[in-house]
Amino acid sequence: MVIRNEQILDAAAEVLVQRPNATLQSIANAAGISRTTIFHRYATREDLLEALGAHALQRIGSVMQRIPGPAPEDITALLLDVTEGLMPLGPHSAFLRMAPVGDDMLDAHWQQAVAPLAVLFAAAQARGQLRSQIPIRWLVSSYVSLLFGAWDEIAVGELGPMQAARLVVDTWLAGTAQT
Amino acid sequence: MVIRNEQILDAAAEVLVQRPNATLQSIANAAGISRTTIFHRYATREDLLEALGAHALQRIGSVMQRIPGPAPEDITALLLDVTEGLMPLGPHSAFLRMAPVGDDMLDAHWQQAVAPLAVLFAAAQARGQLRSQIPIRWLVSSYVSLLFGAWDEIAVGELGPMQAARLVVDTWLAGTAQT
DNA sequence: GACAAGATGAACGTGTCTGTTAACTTTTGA
DNA sequence: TCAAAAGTTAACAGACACGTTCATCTTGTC
Repeated sequence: MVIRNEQILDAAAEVLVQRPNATLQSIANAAGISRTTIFHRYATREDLLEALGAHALQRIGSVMQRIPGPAPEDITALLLDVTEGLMPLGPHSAFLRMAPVGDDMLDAHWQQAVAPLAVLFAAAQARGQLRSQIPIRWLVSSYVSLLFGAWDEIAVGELGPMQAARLVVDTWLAGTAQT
Repeated sequence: MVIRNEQILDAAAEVLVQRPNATLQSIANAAGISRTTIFHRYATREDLLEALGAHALQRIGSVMQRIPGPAPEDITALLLDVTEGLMPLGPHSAFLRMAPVGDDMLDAHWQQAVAPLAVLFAAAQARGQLRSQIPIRWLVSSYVSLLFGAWDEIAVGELGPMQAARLVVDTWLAGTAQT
């Protein structure tokens, strides 16, 4: 049986959401492989975790790449498209929430992954499409926060991916208040 | 030296944000006490974590208690007041983000802590102050997500508590788009 | 000052996880 | 079909954290 790295990483992501300090044994079990096979690919546990973080953020980053360089007139449709693309990544990426706040290793990958988003928001803000008093950092941070929240609701089975994506975009752009 | 339980719990909260599987030794160090003293109060590590979760959510719950039974005309001021009250709890509560998604033990405490919020939102929605298409569960969940995001930004030093509180309430109620 | 409660430090057994090694089996592909 | 590559099982040593015990030292109170 040929074992792909993704098989290991996906299992690790799945298990680590439920227990941040899960055993390599339990990860191997979830992947349906033996524990020693993990060591064939990753010399140490930390190597695995590092690859896991990088992989997850790369998947997120590749969805963000849908954002074109010049900001379009209507960011709602674009943001909805991107958010819908991100929803299926929940099971692979939700574990990122467990990461320590000030982790240097992951911060660089985060920066890179959400860079297109930051560029989009900055451009939209410059155009007057987003309120100018809001720090760009918070624009990104609040969106990501809602993203994690949506992943949770999907994981619990309270929302479908499409509904969740719409709620994220609606909430983030227009808020919850009745206009 | 008389050692209070809060001293241990606060140190644990502080350390566990940075490392979810931090040692009892490191918690003791952060609390400035000896490791064995922890065992005087909490028989096992899990007992400590359980008490920690309950304590943090109790603090959150007590701030939520500021919400009066009958919903006021203007929820903006109330929500801002509550949010400002929650901001200082970041260092004590941010570790809750590390908790597994489906933890039964914590879920009950969460439900209890945010109950007043859910009641407020439901009443506000019934009055037409919040958009009616949004599930109440998402109203609560999105607010809590933004709360965690704000705690992060404060911890990193990018926002002050007051500014963060205003951003949370503004974003949640009115969104980020220019009207 | 004396007593009791509580905190400390050291030491120890225990269990568990990591990472390594080696012999064996299965899969791949030439 | 045969050989190389890759996966599995089993066993092992080392490290580390948990939880316990005990003798000693502080602290608070009468």
